Amino acid sequence: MPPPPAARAKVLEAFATLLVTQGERAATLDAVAAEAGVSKGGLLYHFGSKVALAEGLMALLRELTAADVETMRAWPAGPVDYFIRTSADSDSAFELVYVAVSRLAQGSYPQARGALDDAHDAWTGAVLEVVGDPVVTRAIMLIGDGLYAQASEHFAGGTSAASAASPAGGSIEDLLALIDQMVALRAPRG
Amino acid sequence: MPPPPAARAKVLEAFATLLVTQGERAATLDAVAAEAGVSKGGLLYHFGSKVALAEGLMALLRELTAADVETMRAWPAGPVDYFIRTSADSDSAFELVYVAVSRLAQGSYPQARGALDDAHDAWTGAVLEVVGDPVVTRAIMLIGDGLYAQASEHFAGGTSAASAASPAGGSIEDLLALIDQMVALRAPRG
DNA sequence: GTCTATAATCCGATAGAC
DNA sequence: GTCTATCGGATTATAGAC
Repeated sequence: MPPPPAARAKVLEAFATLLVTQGERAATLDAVAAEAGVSKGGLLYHFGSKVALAEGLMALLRELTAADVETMRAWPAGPVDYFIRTSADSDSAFELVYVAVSRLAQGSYPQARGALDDAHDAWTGAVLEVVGDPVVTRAIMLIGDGLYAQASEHFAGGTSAASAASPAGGSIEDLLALIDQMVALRAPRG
Repeated sequence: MPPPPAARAKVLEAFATLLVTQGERAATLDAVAAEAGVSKGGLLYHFGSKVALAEGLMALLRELTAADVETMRAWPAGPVDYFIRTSADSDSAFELVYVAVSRLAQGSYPQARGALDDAHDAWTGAVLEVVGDPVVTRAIMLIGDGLYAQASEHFAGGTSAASAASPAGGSIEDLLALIDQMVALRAPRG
């Protein structure tokens, strides 16, 4: 296939950025066009309607998820290490798109839930394979979800004033060490 | 003080309901008035502007938080049990308002973040007191945040089709048992 | 206190020039 | 492919009757 026009990608990134930093309400076609550096007419050439724009972002998430799950399964330190680290990382393109689509799901695009659930199920499967215990797996997934929620909050607000590191103490390394202990607790022959 | 007009409370509840089930975009003054069973003019008598309406909801969260933290500290089975159970419960009035304000924070009302952080800090303090270890405390808070995120998803969508219980297995009781083990791990003299 | 207009602005989408 | 101009409908807010 021919190289997709760069404008399309720029528009999707602008849409995701606005959704995450300023919310659904602020992500208007005018604002997205301005953020992407094109006119509203130019935007509407690539995405014929706002619904099409939202669907384009969901499709992008599905693409990125496939790549993310591959990386997760091949990660040297294991899928749990990968999942927890990336959940806490608010700088990656994947995180931006994932949180943006979750904003769509909270709003007027219930179909977005499907793309999010598929990603979540794939992660859960990979974690369950190495952890064994389903309750420990659920705890790990919930911790990751919590980190995602925190990361998305720090995204928002625009000023990104590095808000107070973590209310209760501990680095990501500390958290990973605790999770290792938790895993050992339920799967003693690890 | 004289009993506050019932209409005020109905309007705030309608606003919170729409924010949580349909998102920021759908929570227009028209829609809120219809949901509350009043006219737009009637709504604007109690809350002179949309910003005032949002501030009213934040103030309500602060009131409810104070009561919630008291209940949490007096909870027979302890603050951790209370926090995890209520995080998973999507039926309480408090949960509705908490999630609604988090939608405001993600949108055009960064001040909402303050009310949310205050609630979170109060919970964290109560958990840290009984758990001792800051890393375990953080893990517990993150699990609760994850449960909140899940509960808020089930709120949305309108149809509330009871979506698949939990991808990775385990009831709330299982989760609480695991957390107890985790606490014992780091505070052997508990 | 609550309502019915109505004004002013904003948003999504179309038409058509270049 | 990208732009400007513009229409119709939605959204916030005001004015004033009851």
